[in-house]
Amino acid sequence: MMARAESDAILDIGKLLKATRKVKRLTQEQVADMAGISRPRYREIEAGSSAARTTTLINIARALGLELMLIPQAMVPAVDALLRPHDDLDDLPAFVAHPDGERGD
Amino acid sequence: MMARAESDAILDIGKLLKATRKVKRLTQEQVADMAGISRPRYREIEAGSSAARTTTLINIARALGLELMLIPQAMVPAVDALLRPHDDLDDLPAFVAHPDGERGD
DNA sequence: ATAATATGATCTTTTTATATATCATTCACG
DNA sequence: CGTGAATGATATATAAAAAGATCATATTAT
Repeated sequence: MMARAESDAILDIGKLLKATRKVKRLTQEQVADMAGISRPRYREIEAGSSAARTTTLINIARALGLELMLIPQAMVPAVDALLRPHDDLDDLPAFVAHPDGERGD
Repeated sequence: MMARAESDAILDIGKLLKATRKVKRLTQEQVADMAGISRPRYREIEAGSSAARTTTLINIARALGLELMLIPQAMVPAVDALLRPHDDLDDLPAFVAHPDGERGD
C-alpha cells in the first residue's frame, strides 16, 4: 500500500507545531490568532486530522518562529545534522518535518 | 503594507518547483502525475496563482526530489549556507523557499 | 471543591483547492 | 513548413479547508 505517506506527513507536522508551541508557551488560540486562522482550525492542523493550505502552514510556522523550506533530498541528512545539536541555543526543539525518514520510535 | 507575504511565498515556491522540474527535465504532466494531481492544477501551483494543500506540496516536492522541512528561523542562514555550495554535487538548484529573507535579486 | 483557562470536538456555511474537459499558443524536430 | 508535444489558460463540478458558534472535557489554579 503505502498510500498514507501524506497522512504521516501532516501528523508529523502537527506534532512539530505542538511541540514548538509548548516550548514557546503559547496557547492554541494565540498561535491561531497570529496565523490568522480560527482556533478550531488550528487545533485540527495540530492534531494532523486535515491538511492546511501551504499559505496557512507558512503563517503558522512563522508564528512559531519556524520557516518552511524545500530541501534537496540528498541534503536532508546534512541539514538534519546541522539542526540536531541546536537544542541548547534557544530553547526550540531542533526538529524538522521530513516524514520520510521515519525510524520506528 | 506587507500584506502579501504569503503571495510572495507561493510565488517563490512555484519558481523553485519550475526551476527544479526544468533541471530534472520533466514535463508538467509528469510531475503532476507523480504527485497525483491534474496537469492544470500543477500548472497553477507552479505559476504561484493559488496555494496548494500541504500534502499536495509535499507530494510535488518529493516527485522533484525535494523534501519539505520546517526550520527554526535562527537556523535558516546556516541551512542556507549549507545548501548554497551544493550546486556542483548533483545538478539540482541549491534553492530553498523561505520567501522571508528576500534580498533584491 | 470551585472558578478560570486551555483544549477536544462537532455542526453549518462559505471559500477554495482540485478534477475533468477544452482550446490556444508555443516549442521542438523531422 | 507542418506535425506533435508541452504549456498557458479558462469553465464547470466536486471535495475539502476554514470560519463561526457551541458544548464537553481537561488542566490549573485558588
